[in-house]
Amino acid sequence: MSGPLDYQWEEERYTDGSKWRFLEHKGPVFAPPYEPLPKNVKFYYDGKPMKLSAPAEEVATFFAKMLDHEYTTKDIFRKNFYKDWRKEMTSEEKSKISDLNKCDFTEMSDYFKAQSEARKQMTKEEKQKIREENERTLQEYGFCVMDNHKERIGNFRIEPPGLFRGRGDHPKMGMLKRRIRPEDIIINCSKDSKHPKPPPGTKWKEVRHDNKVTWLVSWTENIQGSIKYIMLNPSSRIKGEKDWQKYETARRLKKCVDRIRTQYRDDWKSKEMRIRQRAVALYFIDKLALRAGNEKEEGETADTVGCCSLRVEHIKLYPEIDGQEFVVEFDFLGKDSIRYYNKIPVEKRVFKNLQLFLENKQPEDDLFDRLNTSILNKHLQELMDGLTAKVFRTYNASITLQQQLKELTTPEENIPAKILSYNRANRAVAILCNHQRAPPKTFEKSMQNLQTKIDAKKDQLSDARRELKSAKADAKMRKDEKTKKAVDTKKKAVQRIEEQLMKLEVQATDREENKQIALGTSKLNYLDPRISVAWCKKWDVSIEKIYNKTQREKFAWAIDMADEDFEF
DNA sequence: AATCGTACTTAGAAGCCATTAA
DNA sequence: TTAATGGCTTCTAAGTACGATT
Repeated sequence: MSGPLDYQWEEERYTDGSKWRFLEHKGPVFAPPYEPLPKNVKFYYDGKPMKLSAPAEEVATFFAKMLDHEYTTKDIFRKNFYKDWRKEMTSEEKSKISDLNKCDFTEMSDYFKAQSEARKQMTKEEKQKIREENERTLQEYGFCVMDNHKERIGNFRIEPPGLFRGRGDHPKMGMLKRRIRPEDIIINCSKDSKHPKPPPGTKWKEVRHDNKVTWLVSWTENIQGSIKYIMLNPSSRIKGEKDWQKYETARRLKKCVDRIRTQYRDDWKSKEMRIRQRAVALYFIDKLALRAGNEKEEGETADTVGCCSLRVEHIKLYPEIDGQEFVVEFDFLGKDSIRYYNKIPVEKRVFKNLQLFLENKQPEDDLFDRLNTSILNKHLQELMDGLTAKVFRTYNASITLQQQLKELTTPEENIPAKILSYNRANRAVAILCNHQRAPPKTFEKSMQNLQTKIDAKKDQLSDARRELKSAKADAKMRKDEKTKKAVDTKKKAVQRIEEQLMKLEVQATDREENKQIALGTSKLNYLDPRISVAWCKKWDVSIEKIYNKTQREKFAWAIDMADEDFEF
């Protein structure tokens, strides 16, 4: 068996669609069983203490643990929780408890806070013991053997029970996410492997041997009824090759994107409405890096959209505004209920088409009523083998990084400035892809702290300069070796402090510009890592400055193969 | 052509932990 | 030594895509 460095990176390993020949693993790690509360920690109903049955108590603790969170103040959350909680109650509890507002979970909540405080206060030895235990679990369950390699598993722990927290305005927030038992679990491994054993006295739902898929374990979750999987870590061969393939597809798009653009511009003039809609949608996907926008079941999830599912209410048309013609204003919630807001001028033909699409429609009607993702992707497939809507996002993200790096990097800047340039290029992509984050709660304070540091450094610098000056004067007078040396030392000190100051200032700029932007998602999922590897080699920046350990493991394939001439 | 089921990628937030400042 | 900070890891929700079925 060999380590990750001896992968033979190949794009197409098997030609029959199978993903592996041999797969052996230990199965999942289950959530620890529920530990009842100590007797002195009470739940109160209508001001009176009330002992709950274990199942009702467990669900109550889920709520208690979230008491400080805004979620628990939301009506839908409370309603969903209460409904599911009642299902766990005994009939006696059901008749006693009739109003969530009369339930007092604060003692439970305080207990958990005290516990987490106690965990922080543990001695070094106790913490070490826990760490070792975790390490043992990782060694036993965290790896599998796929074909000839020992591979790290991504998520080998089963999700513990709790209250469902959706993103945004989710109609199911607060529902009980039930505990997963061995009887819910499907195991996937090869026939000739040592099969994982279910915990004593239990059985798996099923053991199968399907080598057309990459997952090791699956179960069906009870909120949406969707399937959850245990799969390999991004560092694994199977994920790495897939990732590589993704970027190769995007590079193929690069070769034919001009042709495709010409074609969709032409299609804006089509006689057929469906073709015009397809062409305008594709233009948005290409120009604005919008997601495809699959249909979603209404009422089952938060109301979010992508390109194909945009509704009339999500855009506004301005024939003229702020001195610009044909402006479209987008305002909608995308994936994870992140707001997409953009006001951009478009070509006249696009504008006229949009006006046409809006005719006789209500705000809640689909903008592209003759289009969906499957129609669009079928069309794209005809334009290029393997082309789908999301390839445009990958392509535009990667090509933007490459262009920005070329534009922003200058030979004379030092390493911190180079890193700033890199981050700025990365940021351009994050903005394109609308990767946002909530500004960190401590943002203002941490900026202030940094500014304090900068001010202190500036004082230090002027002191050092003054000292240098007097040392020079001294040397001029005395002209001996000792004072000359002193000048040299002072000079170096000034230089060092200047460098430190510069570094701090760069850091401040970087952080300020990054306030609401998340760089991680594009770095991890959209930017061909070979562009970054090549940039590092070209400018003699060590790869550790750009990628941390986990990222280097994920991008091992790219670090292996890209040289400084790599072009996306 | 609509619907469903499945498998996989992409996503931001929370939690954890090492480092640094006080 | 302790507390604050920030980076990294973990978690799991929420997307995309596609083949099968009706």
